[in-house]
Amino acid sequence: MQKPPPKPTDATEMVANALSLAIHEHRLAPGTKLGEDEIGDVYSVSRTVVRAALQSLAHVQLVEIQRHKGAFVAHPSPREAREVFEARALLEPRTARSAATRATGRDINILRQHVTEEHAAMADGDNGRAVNLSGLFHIEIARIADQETIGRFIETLIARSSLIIALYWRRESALCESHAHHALVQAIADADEQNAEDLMRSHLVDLNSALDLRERPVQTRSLRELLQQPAR
Amino acid sequence: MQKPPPKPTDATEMVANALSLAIHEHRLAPGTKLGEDEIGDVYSVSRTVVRAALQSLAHVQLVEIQRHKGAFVAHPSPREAREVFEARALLEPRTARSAATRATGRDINILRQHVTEEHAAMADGDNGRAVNLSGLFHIEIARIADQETIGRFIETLIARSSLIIALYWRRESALCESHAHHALVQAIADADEQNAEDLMRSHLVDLNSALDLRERPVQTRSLRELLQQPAR
DNA sequence: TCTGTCGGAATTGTATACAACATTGTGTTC
DNA sequence: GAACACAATGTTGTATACAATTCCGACAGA
Repeated sequence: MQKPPPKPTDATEMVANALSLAIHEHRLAPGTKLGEDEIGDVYSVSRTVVRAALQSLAHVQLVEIQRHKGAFVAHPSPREAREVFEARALLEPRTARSAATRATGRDINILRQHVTEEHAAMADGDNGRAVNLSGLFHIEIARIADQETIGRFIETLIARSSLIIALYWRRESALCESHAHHALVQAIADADEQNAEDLMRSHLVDLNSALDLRERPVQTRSLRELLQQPAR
Repeated sequence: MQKPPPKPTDATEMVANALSLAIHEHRLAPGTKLGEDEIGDVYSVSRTVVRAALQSLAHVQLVEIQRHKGAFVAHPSPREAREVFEARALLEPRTARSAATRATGRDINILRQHVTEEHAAMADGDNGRAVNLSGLFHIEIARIADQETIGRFIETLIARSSLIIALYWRRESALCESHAHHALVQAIADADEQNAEDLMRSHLVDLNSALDLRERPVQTRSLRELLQQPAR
């Protein structure tokens, strides 16, 4: 293993990542109150750090901060959900095309690895993990496309998509993204730009049509029992 | 004037806005060190608030925070500059089209007002203000398009564009955005979607071609004398 | 003069203390 | 019994104190 730098890791970032993962894996449901003291206890850091982490997550709209009220896991409205997928439709097909142009053999391997893991998570019935991995797949494509700026946008869209799926997914609809992803990888591996772009576009359409965008009530839950992440 | 709520204004937000404005108006040059104590003194707030504001600006990449080093006004590389304009080219034409579809008479008035102010700023030779107003024009179009999500992306792109202009603008190139903006307003007022989209696209191309994207050295400057904003 | 090391000063990272505000429960009044 | 007022409690907003790290200049040696 290669870890030349010991670990200049940042407490704020660690907390933000832990919370982000918990949200992505649907262990923290939309609407959950995120008390500062509570989180500070769980991760053994001060409120200063927790606040910074929460603000960071608020910026990517994973949590919503209400002045004097606190932070809550974001609860995207149907309208926001629509907007997120419109934005993805605008950004991701082009990005997939770029990825098809630039992908190296190593990139392809990474993508295949992702698809395999997704498949495994699905087989395990671990839906949270599957959703998270699926998101990472899209982010990986943006990385391959070598578009830092657009890639960041896509990251925030993926994050919010995870919440949207938690809220609006039709349970009767089969969540078999791995097929679409597999086809995408093939197109990228073949450097078939047009195909990659088209596949991504239709993949997003499919995703969108598996949603049932009607209002959902905001339900608040407790928190502590949902964070078993072993406090760093 | 209508101000029913007294002013639930947030100290962090005020500092962030003040700094943001200073950067947009090119009173703070790229690379400038933003010391926490220093800013705290200027605006009479504690470092806690300043830190939150700086992190907020770091999220939109107006400032760059280096661990244990501090915050600096961002200094976009030529590569980042290219990416920013690529992203704008991807997002803004479509947004202009939507704006043409949805704009009301009131919206048109607001846009015309913007163009007039830009013109005035240019006439005064106040370039900083002109750049800032020009950015606000683009943001206003996103607002009219009623695309909150994409609008936010555009906001961050505009912000970075301001830095890019500060760094890479060819001084010999005439900065007459108000003409392009005027034509755009007309297309939007006419609800001519295709024209609005095309005009926006070519406007961005023009902007881009007025840049000289070669490396610039990072020059650090002092700070205090550049912030005459009367400390709230 | 150049180089490298050491120590003090300055700055940032984190924790804690206090102030401001919101919420909730209780008691009083009608 | 319902509605309001108000106090008690808890949570967030801000300031300050302390720890950790970096920066910068002095100084010694080559």
